[in-house]
Amino acid sequence: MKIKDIAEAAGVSTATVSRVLSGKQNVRPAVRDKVMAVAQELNYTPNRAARSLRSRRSSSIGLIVADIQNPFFASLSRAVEDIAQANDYSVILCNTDENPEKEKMYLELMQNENAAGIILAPTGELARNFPQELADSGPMVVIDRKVNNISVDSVVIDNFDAGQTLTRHLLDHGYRRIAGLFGANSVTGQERRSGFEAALRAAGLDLDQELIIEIAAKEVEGHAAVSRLLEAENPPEAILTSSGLLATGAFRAIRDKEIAVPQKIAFATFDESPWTTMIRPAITVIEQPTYAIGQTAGEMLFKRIKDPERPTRQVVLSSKLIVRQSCGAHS
Amino acid sequence: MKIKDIAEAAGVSTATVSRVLSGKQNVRPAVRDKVMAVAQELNYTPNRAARSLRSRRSSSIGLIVADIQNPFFASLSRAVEDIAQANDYSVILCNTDENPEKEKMYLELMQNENAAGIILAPTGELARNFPQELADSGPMVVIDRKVNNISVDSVVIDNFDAGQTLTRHLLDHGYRRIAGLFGANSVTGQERRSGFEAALRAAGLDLDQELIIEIAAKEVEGHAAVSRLLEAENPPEAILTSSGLLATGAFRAIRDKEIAVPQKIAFATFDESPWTTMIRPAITVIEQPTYAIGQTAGEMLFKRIKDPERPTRQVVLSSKLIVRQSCGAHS
DNA sequence: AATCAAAATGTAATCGATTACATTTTGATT
DNA sequence: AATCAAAATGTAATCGATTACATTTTGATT
Repeated sequence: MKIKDIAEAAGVSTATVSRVLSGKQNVRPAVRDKVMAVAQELNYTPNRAARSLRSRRSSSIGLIVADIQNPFFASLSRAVEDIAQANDYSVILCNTDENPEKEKMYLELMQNENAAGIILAPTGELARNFPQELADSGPMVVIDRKVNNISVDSVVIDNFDAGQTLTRHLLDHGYRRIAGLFGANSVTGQERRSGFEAALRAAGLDLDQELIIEIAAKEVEGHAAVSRLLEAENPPEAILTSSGLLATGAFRAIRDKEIAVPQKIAFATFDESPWTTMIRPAITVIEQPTYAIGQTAGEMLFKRIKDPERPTRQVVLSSKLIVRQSCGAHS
Repeated sequence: MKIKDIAEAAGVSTATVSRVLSGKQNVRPAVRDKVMAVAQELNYTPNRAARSLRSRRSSSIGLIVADIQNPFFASLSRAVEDIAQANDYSVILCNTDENPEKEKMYLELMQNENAAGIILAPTGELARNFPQELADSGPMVVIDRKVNNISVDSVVIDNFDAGQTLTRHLLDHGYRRIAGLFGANSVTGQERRSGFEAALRAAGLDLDQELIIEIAAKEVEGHAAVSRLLEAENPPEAILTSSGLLATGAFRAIRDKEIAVPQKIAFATFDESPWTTMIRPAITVIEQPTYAIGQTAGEMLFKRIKDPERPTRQVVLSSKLIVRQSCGAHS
């Protein structure tokens, strides 16, 4: 079933059929209706490869994230797919594992696919050194990680603010020796660390480098770091982690040593996950608007596809402090 | 940069370039090397739309699941993407939300994309009434849900066995009044229920229909059902749930009423998730080999793509009972 | 009715690969 | 050296849509 069949059945040329089906102007209503009816009747569906080849733009968008197994990206991906589907586009999923080479490979793949656009959570390396020409190579929305001095659409959260807010919450409950675990390779982690440090300084505290820990954002690393902290001669009064995976490792280390939370040590983290509400005490967290990030990025991408000339914009979404019992708050 | 450019630069025809690049036989090594070198030098990458259009097969595979936000599917998707990438294919992600209409729409989309193959977690409705012609429409691997009497590749787990094993574990710890919560619309849930019932019967117990609960596999449903059970005049001694979402709801209901686990009520469930190990007592679970399911399905799909004539097979992977403290076991 | 710009429609080229078929080359055998 | 099947390579058609350009139709204006 191809456009030529429709054309013959409707008694018009393939060009007219194409115009009708792609919603172009300049077709008489009678012709339009006839073609539509025939297409419907013959159950026509377009061949996407042919369309893509000729028009030099496919109806796929690329979604490049670190790892779909991370609930943050899973939720975001779901939002992107919902938006894509509403626009009759499909989503090609790519996992970089924070590996710049895989990222490069996928970006090239998107070129070969003539992807209509890309939603990209860049690796730390790329985010720090983002070429303008990549941003200009086609419709693209950068998510999660800020890229500086580059004109590109992006959706991020207020990491600095959130880091500050979460730290201030701990300070407000009287904790002074607060350890912070941050993802070393991510721009996001660094911004959160800045917020953390700003809050401590604003409270008139000196920064203790022993308590500012930068590690790969992995569960084992979080576990190892917190195990070390707890065995130190002067352990911290509170621990803050900048990502869900670090939190899982960190909290397991606390559990392993059977240290009472919040009595002996307070705990707070970025990223909501099922366990933070299931355990007792429930964990105080900064919740990121994961679905909204994906949704916003998807919407921005389609606006960009429709209008490549529109000015680029950076959207900063707010995250939310959810106070529970792990820092000693009563609620 | 297209094949014609390579052909001119290497002094051969486009046909020869195509043969070299697609690894066909019947090219002299000298010519092959020359073409390869030129392609490398010009940094050639193939246009996938053109390839797909002519060869009537794209280098994308479709992955159709209920919801990528479900960790089971996220992990599985990751495996599929890893395998696809190793084979130089890309993955198109589709979420059906268990909605047969969305599923149909995506299956049609895969046709229009000329997808090289499909990995499909069918909705309950489709699984119960799977047309042979769909199975024959192209390379396809069905996952998670068994489809009966149809010749199609599939990867499932031993749901009946697992249901029986988990129930037997509860029986072995002396529980007799055991409630079971099962997903009503899934083949999977029904098989697990059968295992549950078989174990009870084998122990010489009568089935109490009040304690066999079939509901939509959603957190709220699990919460409501367990709340009701706990308020009954004769509450169960143990609760078993057949999916991660039901478990979360069910366990929240137990928490809400502050009932001691396992002293007042024992608890066990299908599906490992972070909270089942983070809470105290940790939860006894049946862990599904999620990554292995995706990996196996991916490998089977590529074998099928390479050899459409190979006999179909059903692979049953084993799930694993992980004993923790929520049923009173000491370990 | 003639005129003519705008609207509608058609013809044929095109996107970049693969592949059917044709032709040339190779190399073993006589 | 002649023969000839097999191997290597080339030519040109093809996949199914979009689109540049050409042509025809429409309908307002004179």
